[in-house]
Amino acid sequence: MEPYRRRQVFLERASALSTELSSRYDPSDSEQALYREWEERGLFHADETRARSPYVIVIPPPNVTNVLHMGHGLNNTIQDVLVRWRRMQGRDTLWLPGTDHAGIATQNVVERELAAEGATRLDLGRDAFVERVWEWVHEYGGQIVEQLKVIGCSCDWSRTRFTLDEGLSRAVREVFVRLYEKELLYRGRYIINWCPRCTTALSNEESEHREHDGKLYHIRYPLADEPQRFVDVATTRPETMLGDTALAVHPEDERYADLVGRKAVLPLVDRLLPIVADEFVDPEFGSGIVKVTPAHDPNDFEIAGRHDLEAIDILTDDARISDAAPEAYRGQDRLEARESVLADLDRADLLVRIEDHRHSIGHCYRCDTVVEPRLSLQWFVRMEPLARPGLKAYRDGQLRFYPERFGRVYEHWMENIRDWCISRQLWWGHRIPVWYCQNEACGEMVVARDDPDRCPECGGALEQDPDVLDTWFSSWLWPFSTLGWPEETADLKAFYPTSTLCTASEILFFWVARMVMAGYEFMGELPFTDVLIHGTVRDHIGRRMSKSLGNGIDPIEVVQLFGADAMRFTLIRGAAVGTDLQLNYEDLESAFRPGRNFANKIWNAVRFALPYLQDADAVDPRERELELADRWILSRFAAATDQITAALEAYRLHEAAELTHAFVWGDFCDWYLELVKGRLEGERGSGSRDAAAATLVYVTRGWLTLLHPVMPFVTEELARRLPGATPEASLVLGPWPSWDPTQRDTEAESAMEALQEFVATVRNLRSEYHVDPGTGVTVHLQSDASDLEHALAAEERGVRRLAGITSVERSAPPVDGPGASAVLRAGTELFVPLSGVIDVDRERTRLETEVNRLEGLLASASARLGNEAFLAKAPKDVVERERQKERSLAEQRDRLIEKRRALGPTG
RNA sequence: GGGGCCUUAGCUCAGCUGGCUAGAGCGCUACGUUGACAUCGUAGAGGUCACUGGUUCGAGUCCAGUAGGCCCCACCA
Repeated sequence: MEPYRRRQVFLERASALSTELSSRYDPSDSEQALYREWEERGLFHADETRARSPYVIVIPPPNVTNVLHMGHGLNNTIQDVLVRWRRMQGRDTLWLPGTDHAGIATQNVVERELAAEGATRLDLGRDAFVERVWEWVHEYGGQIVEQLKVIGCSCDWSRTRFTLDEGLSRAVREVFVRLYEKELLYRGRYIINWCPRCTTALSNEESEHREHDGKLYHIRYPLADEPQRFVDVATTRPETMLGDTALAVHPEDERYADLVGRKAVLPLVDRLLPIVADEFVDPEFGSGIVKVTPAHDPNDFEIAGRHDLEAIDILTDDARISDAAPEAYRGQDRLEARESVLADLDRADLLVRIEDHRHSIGHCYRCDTVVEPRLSLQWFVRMEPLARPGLKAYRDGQLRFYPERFGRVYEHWMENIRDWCISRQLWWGHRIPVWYCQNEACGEMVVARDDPDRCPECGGALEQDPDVLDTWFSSWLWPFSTLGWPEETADLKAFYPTSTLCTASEILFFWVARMVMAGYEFMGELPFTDVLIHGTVRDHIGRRMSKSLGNGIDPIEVVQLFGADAMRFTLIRGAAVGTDLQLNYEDLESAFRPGRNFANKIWNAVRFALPYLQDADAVDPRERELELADRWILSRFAAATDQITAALEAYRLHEAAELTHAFVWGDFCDWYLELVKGRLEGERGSGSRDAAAATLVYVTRGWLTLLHPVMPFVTEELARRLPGATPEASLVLGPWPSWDPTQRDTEAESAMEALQEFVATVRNLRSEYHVDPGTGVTVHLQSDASDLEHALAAEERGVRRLAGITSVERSAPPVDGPGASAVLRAGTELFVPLSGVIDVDRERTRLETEVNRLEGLLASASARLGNEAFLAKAPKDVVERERQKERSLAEQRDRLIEKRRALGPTG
């Protein structure tokens, strides 16, 4: 029969069988309803009045402008797994959600909207613009919150926060004032990173450096007192020469010793430039002479400070040449100006040469525009004192990173911390709480918690600083501002400090390190003890997922296609601690199919078992007379519980997912369910059936629980149908199974191992017979599984694998043949189907290859056993294992040689 | 210029304290209408664990170096 036809026949048969539950699990049937129910019942709500052993996570607040992408999907699934697991363990768990106002990003979105209408924010004016942004936020913002629910996140939504909320705004202002009072805040004129597109200052962290193939231009400047002599300088940004105010050489550079103290003439501008000596200059680089542009280069600014040089800002806010430059260039864009300057220099024969030069250039992290280092009056936070306790906490081991290596990255950054530029020339954000007296004679500056009416000094009118604060200036307070600080709330008392902070490595500096600093400064305590850093979601060729590349995968689409559980399982299993996760956006199937198939597998496993079970089976299986298979699965379950719990403790979530999958599919479905099928058919009241049923209920409920943090929906859906389930019970509330070492049953485990080997051997009998399709062999068993271990002990090796088999004969399949359960019954027959005609030539080759392989392994095992040092130093059990290995290898080899001989010579 | 990471099956990756006849998922081959599941089952092919040295009774695992890839930080014009 052709494959497609065969499949059709199968499906027809399948649909003819009417069953209560569909044989395909359809996540869309239940996910949303379950979520709504959990939420309505308040299962995610944290009670601040009884938080005795709290487990707390604050969400890394996504930008209000965001829609969910796979990065969020991964980040939040990880948090949800941790939170659900701890909640099931009985910890008083809070996962606090919220969003970030995201100054630049949000302002940009609304500005783009305005641009489409042909307007700018300047047309609207400040108040109307801010009003407009709020409207946008109310209408479109926070979509992401709803999307988090779709993927199953068990946040306490009653505590949702927004960084521009009244409470959080109060926290921001309190912090600003406190820092100012402690002189950890200052206003000053320094070189900052300026984004000419966003027309605002950026912090160092917001300027992303990338390598560029640029040019290095060598220009010559004539000396003032010796116009026929020139000095060569090199620059990558020739237009900045318009702002040069000096030249510098190294103090010990003998070549130029005679130049120091003299003056050069700045071409195109005709300004006189003093030539100074400064340690900063590297005599090895270029000509060894540097042009000094204090307003547009941080080093030059430093030099200027040391030599009392003027700083001339030759740019406007949008990076055009300002009025400080000669008229010819004014109004030109910086790149346009670069061309004109070069052309003019060339015309004057002052452009010596141009060479290729690779160097890195800063880009705005929001709009990717090349940032301009620029002298500007801004507010800064003095970071060094704030960093000290955070550094100590890490070194003392109170603050732990998973994986550990990120601790070193954190340490390095904290050690070399630089002051933080916090003012932004934007309208959307927390307005800086500083007022300047408009009375020039007074000039008072007021920094206040509450808006002042008039100048406390002179009673004059006040004007508030027009700038807003860096978005991260509210984010760094997140772990306590969300709990009500600066009020001493019950929440703050109950839930601070938090437990685990879970994020991608990108915002280690932006956010994580600064939260530690704020935690110590304002709460006197660490904001969290564990930092879990996960990888980035990339596409199949390693690129970061992004809208602009078009390689993004929409998690909501994935949920619709495969279900939230499938997505969560795939993400968790794919993301080993600290490694990136690759997903193929062109073939969603291959990425998410395993997760969906797993959900379907467990759905069908439980669907199969349910009709055999009744409420009376919801008893502790140890009250029943357990058979080998029952003891075995209970023991395996105990082992799985132990391993999975340990993996979660160590934040090895991928391992926990993998272990659960292996237990459910490999142990439970493949073996236990198969072994128990026959027994379930038995009469209620029969010891064997009751033991099987009780074990089945217990173990199924158990692994549904273990799987619930990763796949909350199917597991809950199924757990509710198990005997003994009550309407108010929910896996959400646990309890998490506890690991009981007495449940390990090594006797049962080793007997089952033997049984599994035995079954494999029986199956292998197939290769010893050449039969027609549709026939097979029938194996007559003399012992059942519980006898097997005795049989094995009695038999010497050699016959071991066939222990329990009295005879094997060729036969047609029985009309109504027993399943694999027959293996366990003494005196029954097991029909082993054979899979068609065996290709004898192929079989010969296979056997020969196999024998060769075994010879090789045997040689190395023997060599080891012949090694005196090995015998002397290796642990006893290792040596013993090695001996066994040698024996069984020899045994296998001999058997295969025998088989090979039986097949006759090649031909 | 500093710091960190990676290189294991055709693909994506596990492999924690050295004991491994190196695993998983996908893909591939063969067979299968077995009353849970074809979103499945059974069997199988496929790997000098990048390379070179070292430590060790024993190295995918530890150390050093080489080659290739990635990331972060940094003011060399």
